[in-house]
Parts: sequence; structure tokens; C-alpha cells
Amino acid sequence: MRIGDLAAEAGVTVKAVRYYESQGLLKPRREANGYRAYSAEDVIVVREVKALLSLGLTAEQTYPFIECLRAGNDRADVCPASLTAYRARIAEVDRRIAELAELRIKLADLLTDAENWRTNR
Amino acid sequence: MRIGDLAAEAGVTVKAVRYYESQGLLKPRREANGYRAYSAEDVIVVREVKALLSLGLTAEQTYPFIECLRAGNDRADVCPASLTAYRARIAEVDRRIAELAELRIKLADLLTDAENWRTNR
DNA sequence: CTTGACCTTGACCCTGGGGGCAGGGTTTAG
DNA sequence: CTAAACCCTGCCCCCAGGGTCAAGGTCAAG
Repeated sequence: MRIGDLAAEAGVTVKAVRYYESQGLLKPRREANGYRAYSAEDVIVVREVKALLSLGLTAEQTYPFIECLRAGNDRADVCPASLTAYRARIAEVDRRIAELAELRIKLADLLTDAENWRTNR
Repeated sequence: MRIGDLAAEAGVTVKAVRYYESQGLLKPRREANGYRAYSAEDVIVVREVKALLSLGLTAEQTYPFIECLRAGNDRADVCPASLTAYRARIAEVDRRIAELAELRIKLADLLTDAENWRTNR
């Protein structure tokens, strides 16, 4: 299949597929005319990458999952490296939430302060 | 004062100062040799920009605050537009926290799922 | 055979807030 | 006089692509 078909089946843009390739996540054959040729497995891979990116992983961090798939597993997340990646991402999200909660307090304080200053003038 | 002094006094890098200028937040005079010349007020402005950026505002969103300062106010956040900007940022942070909380649940579910799958094999 | 619709290719510029580096000119201290 | 420290502009880099372009390929209808 060609890039447009792959993109449509996996639910991403052609541009995204080419980007994944530039990141080393896909290595399509080339037809005689230079067009990229994809396998059915590539559809699974692209769907997986899309799902992982939507979870906030970077393209690089999807590597272990794709390797896991290519190693013949039905699921990309059953390999130890995938579990580690999940845990790392969860820790990252927790850290980020804590940061934002702190920031929220700061902002609320600043707002209150500024409002009061106006009231007392 | 020159860019290095300004940067040191405001606690930012020279590069950052030039970036703020490129975003229209500073308009320094030029000395005869081409060097940028800053006023004492610019130190206040840069400190304010730095503080606002650390709160997650974009350079563009600091505009109302800087205008407020330049209008002669002692504080950058006592103008109505600044209060509005604070409130918008708080709403943004709240939205982001909610997104991350949802994401956290998804990730934890995926992890549990993958772990169980391994256990049951 | 040609036209037109659609697909694909690579290449370039853009995002935000700068970091890093190159290759100059200027200033200041010793 | 010279070296260090400073300043200038301009370019490439990050991340995950989006937008747009010119050029060429493919496939059907006429």
C-alpha cells in the first residue's frame, strides 16, 4: 500500500507518516517510481505511534514499543521496556501535575493581590 | 546601561534580552557604535517579563503587563487587562491539570492491563 | 492520445523561548 | 600593545509535525 492509504487506514496525515520515517520508526520499501510501499504491519505500527504520542510520549520514547511489536508480539506494551516507559511517563505526568498545582496557587495569589490593591486605592 | 549589565541585573541571559526585543517588549536606544543602551526602567520590564514567562505566559501575553508598567504604574498587574490575563492563565492551567489527570488515569490503566497480561501468560 | 483529477516526491519556512556557535568589531585593564 | 571581556548580526537546533510549493507519476474518461 502507498502512503495515502496507510495514512487513511491509521488515521494520521501523510505528513505525519513521513515524519515517523524521519525518526526511524518506519522503513518502507520503495516502488520503481520512488513511491513508498507499506505492509499491513506498518498500519499497526503507525496506529501504535499515534496512540503513544497522544499519551504525551516523544517519538523517540515510542521506540521500545515498536521494537516490541516487530519482535512478533501482539501488543506493543507487553515487553519489559514498554512497562518501564509507561512508568516513566506516569512519573513525568505526576511531576507536571504537581508543578501546575503549585503554579495555580501562585497565580491565584497574584490575582487576589492585584485585585485587593485596586480595591484599596 | 548595556545589554550585559541589564541581563545581569534582571537575572536573565543576554540572549533572552535580545529575544524580548525581537518580540517587541523592549526598544533600546543605540549608541554610536551600535550597542544597545537601556534605561533603569528596562530592568523592571525584563524582571517582569521573566516572572510572567515563569508563570507560563507567552511573550505575547506579557504585553498588557508591560504596557501597564510603561503607563506609569508601580505594578504591572494592577491594570484591568492584566487581571484578565491572570484569569485566562488560571483557566488554562486548570484545563491543563484536568487533561493531565485524565491522561494519568489512562496511563495507569494501560500499565495495569499490560502487567496483568504478562502475569496471565 | 490527451486531458484532468488525484497522488507522490523532496524541499523550504513556521511554531516558543531561547542555546550554541561563527566571525566579526569595541572596550577596558594591565 | 595586547589580551580578555564585551558587543554585534546571522545561522542552525530543539519538537511534532502543518502549510505550501514545483515537479513528476498514475489512472480513468473522452
